[in-house]
Amino acid sequence: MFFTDKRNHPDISLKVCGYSRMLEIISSKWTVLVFYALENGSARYGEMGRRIEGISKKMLTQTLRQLERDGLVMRHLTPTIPPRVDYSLTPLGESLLKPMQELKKWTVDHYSDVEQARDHYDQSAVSQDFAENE
Amino acid sequence: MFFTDKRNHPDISLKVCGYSRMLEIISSKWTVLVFYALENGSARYGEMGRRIEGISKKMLTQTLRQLERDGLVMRHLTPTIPPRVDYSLTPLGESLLKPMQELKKWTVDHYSDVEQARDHYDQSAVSQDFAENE
DNA sequence: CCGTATCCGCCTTGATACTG
DNA sequence: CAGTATCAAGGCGGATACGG
Repeated sequence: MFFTDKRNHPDISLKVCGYSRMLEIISSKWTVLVFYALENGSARYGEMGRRIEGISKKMLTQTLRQLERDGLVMRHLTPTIPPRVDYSLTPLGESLLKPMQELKKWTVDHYSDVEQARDHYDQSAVSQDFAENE
Repeated sequence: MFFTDKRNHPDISLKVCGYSRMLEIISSKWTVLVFYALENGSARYGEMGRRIEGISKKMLTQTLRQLERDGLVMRHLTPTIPPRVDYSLTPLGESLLKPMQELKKWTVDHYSDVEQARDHYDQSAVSQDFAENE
């Protein structure tokens, strides 16, 4: 931690910053994939599990519960045997769609720039390492 | 993992989904706070450390390096003694500002809804627990 | 079919100390 | 001032097994 002196006035805080609150909601890698799976309509539990590469039941359930708790996703149970469960976005969840898609658009437009920057950065790093070992 | 049968066609993947790539860039809690600290202009290393509540030097450096590697932030070193280092957004970083702020706006507008949904969800949970223990 | 419970390894993070 | 090095602790996520 930084506490170089007592007259310390942090004005940027995890608890208040809008960006942080945003991440608090869509933070995890699985959250956005589940969100993505639901953006064109409702889907069943097993269906999502099969569509999302690499997800476990544990993580799928946990992610859905969190989204449900935050009011972004709703769960609809049909109590047949075996049971059938469908998930869909709530109106609140749908209202998040537009800003999320704007950000996705940025990624589509600029991801290659990011990759290029990474290549360049890593390139400089290895040439530096090389220079050190002479 | 889900692999209920072999004819399994996951079409949503961490590596390709735009949302995931987005998170890959702004994933961590510190990333967005550093980004926030820079959105109104450049800032010095120590200054950011003091402004961002709870961040350690290690995390600040690590976050800045990652943002630099991704081409969103640039580092300017003035080699005096002691040295002075300023960080600022690159044009690429600035282009991310608009979509990020849209999402922040959603959070400002709807965070209370999310909190309310959480309260309601937790409320139902405890009444269920109560019912079970009768 | 739709989950929960448990265990366990790894990776991230934070604390601390040191350096040019 | 602006970092780097090291180490320990804890949480997250994966694997696995079981239940309604």
